[in-house]
Amino acid sequence: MARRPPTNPRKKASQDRSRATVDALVEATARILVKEGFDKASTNRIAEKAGVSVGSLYQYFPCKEALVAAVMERHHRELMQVVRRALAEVVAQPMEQAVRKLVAAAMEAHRIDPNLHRVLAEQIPRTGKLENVESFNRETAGMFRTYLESHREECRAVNLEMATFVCVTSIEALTHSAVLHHPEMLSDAATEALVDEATRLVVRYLK
Amino acid sequence: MARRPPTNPRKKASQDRSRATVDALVEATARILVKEGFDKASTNRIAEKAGVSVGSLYQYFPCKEALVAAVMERHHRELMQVVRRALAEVVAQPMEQAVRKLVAAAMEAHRIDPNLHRVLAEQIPRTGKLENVESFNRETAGMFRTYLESHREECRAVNLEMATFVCVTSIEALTHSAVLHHPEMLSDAATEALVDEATRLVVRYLK
Amino acid sequence: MARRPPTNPRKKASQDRSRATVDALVEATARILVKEGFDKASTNRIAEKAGVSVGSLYQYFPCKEALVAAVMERHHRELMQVVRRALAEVVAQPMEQAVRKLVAAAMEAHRIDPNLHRVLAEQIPRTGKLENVESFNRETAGMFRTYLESHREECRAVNLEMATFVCVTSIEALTHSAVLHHPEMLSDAATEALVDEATRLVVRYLK
Amino acid sequence: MARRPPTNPRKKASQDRSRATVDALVEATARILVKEGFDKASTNRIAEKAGVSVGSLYQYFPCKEALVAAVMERHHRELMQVVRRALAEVVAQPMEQAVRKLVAAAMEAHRIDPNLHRVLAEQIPRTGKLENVESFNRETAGMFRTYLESHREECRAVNLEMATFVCVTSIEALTHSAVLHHPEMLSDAATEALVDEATRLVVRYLK
DNA sequence: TATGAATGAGACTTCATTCAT
DNA sequence: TATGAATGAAGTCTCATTCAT
Repeated sequence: MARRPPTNPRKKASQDRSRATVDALVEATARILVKEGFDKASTNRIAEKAGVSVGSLYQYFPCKEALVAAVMERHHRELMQVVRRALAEVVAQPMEQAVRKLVAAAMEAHRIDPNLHRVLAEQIPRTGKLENVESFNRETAGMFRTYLESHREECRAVNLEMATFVCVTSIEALTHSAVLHHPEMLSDAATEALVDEATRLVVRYLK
Repeated sequence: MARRPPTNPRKKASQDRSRATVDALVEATARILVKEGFDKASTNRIAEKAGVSVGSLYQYFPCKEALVAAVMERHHRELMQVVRRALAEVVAQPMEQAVRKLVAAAMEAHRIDPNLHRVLAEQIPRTGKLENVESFNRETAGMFRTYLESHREECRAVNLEMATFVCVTSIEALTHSAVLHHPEMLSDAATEALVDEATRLVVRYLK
Repeated sequence: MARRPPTNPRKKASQDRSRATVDALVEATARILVKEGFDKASTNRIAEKAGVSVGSLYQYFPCKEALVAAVMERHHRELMQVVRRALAEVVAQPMEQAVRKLVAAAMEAHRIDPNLHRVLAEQIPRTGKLENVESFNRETAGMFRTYLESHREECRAVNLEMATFVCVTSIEALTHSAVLHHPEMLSDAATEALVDEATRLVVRYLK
Repeated sequence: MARRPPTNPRKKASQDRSRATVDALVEATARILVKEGFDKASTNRIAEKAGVSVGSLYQYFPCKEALVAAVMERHHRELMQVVRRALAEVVAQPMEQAVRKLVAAAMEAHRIDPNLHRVLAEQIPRTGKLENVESFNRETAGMFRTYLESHREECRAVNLEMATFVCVTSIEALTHSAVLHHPEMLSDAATEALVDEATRLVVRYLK
């Protein structure tokens, strides 16, 4: 946005290096969280795994929490990509088709990195800035509500806020629980069945 | 059974004392978890808040986790009482009435001690004791499934396992989320509306 | 020594009981020391194993150290019995025969309770009153010296103090090390060979 | 080998610092063991005395035992230097001369740091690290045995294993006991007398 | 800017000893 | 006199963070 000298190799190199360091740290954090859990994810360990010194870690992240937050952010960005793409795709589709697509997208999102998802959901102390599960849910809810608004004619008269809450919460819970706690639901057939059921749940509720 | 020798003062006194100490510790743990979170719940702090010495804490609990586990157990016992009572009451009732009652019971259960529930739900898996949550869910699911089995004629043909999963997961998620993340849904009117919606969601799904 | 009422059943009973309790505590301490080592021998554990309460333990022993001291004393009393008996037996015997007997007695003494002996020798922090290995050695040395004095004609001219030191120290070290660190020397044949060698060592030194 | 790049300041500086820290810790441990005994040698106290933080202590030593083990190793290295040098010197000498030298070396070794030696001998087995003592003894015994083998013609026919055990155990016990328990034997004259006696003991035994 | 040694508060846990009953 | 619940100082070890090089 601001004008940057198109080439400033030194600076660029150093920016690239910074970027690479940051990425390595975030990735190392994610991998340690998954493989060993939050309690084993010490800053020294993270730095070591990322191949940098603790000192460097603190050059890029003010505290441990910031690292974990970065991991969550990255993960949520990936989730949201899937969800947003799905919502964009279905915006003009009739309800049944749309809901089915959205449920499938929710499954897909949860399967991006289920183990990381589980750790983030289960092990991270939700203090301070780590509350952005909320924001993720809020954004999803907002988009879903927009869909409902523009398809109001397919629904019974209904409190939109409430309907959004019911649908989004249910879809999230079903797909989350299926992916994280019911490995038997991850076969193609079982997944398809689950999508059928969740779709039926939501569609019949809305109609 | 009724008449016990009215004085066994030594043993009795000491039993009472022990019991009081244990209760104080569990209660202190719960209160600290709620007010300050898992990370602040150190054994010294718990003992202090309970008004006993750390030594006493370790006389009754082998480690910190055992204390948290005791809190969970107590909380789950209370939840289960509500849930069990509701299911017993509902066993012979038609589906709509039954589901409404069960949803209401789920709300009631979550309102027993919402803040404790939140901490236990969000921060406790870190102790690896989430089996308790699991077992709680399994028991609830089992009972719900039993209800469905005996009311099969009110349902469409359906995979019982799947139907149970969908209903229990949805009800739990909706009531949990409402109580913990949507204070605006805790007014009587809003709660009633939510119960209506959740009931509709489940009943229409099942029929 | 002092005149005691020949029968005072109450007192007697209680004295017997006291005695039994003390014995039980000392025995429990010894057994725990052997089976689990000094660090595991907590006063609560000892009391429990002895079948009394900690409170009672402290009625008979002012501190943990006193208990361990009692164990050592008892063990040393047993050792000394063997050593004293042997010395009494050899007092009039010629040197070779006498030394052989004394070495054998030293072996016998170390075999009374080798594991306890090992713990007492290796694991007990030698602070304060627990230094009575020394006194044990001093007493043994005194008696051996007496023997040498009365058999001076069988020896070369020699500093008696020094000769006693050399002989007693060597015999103790050889038998101690054999019993505790060289299990292969505990067969009858090996023991006999060791006794032969130790006897030769001492006798040729003295002559 | 000789010429190293004279400046590798970063690494070198930090290596020196590390090394200094480690040395300070080992030295502090030794000094506390000597002056206050094993039980007072807490990690905090050691760190304090070494002028570093506990954290640093645990950067270099994984647990308290490792510190004590390092002290033992250092002490044993010093002992072994003396013993090895003496044995090397003596390898071609006739028995009487050789044994005298070895006894004197044993005295010298025990006098390096007698108080430390006492603590290590008396209190350390508690750490289960007495293998070090064992290995020290084994090495000494092995070397002595080698000497005996190559001087077999000066000995009576004898079981070499047994003879080694008898000689090494006796010399060790006599010098150990003299240095640690008999301060009156530390004058030059008394020491000389003791060496005479120990030499006589061993030589007459072997011949 | 990078390094990694150093820091030190604070967590968990044990156990000799006391004292109300 | 016996009991055993309670005490709390003290010990071991961890880890987020800092700072000299």
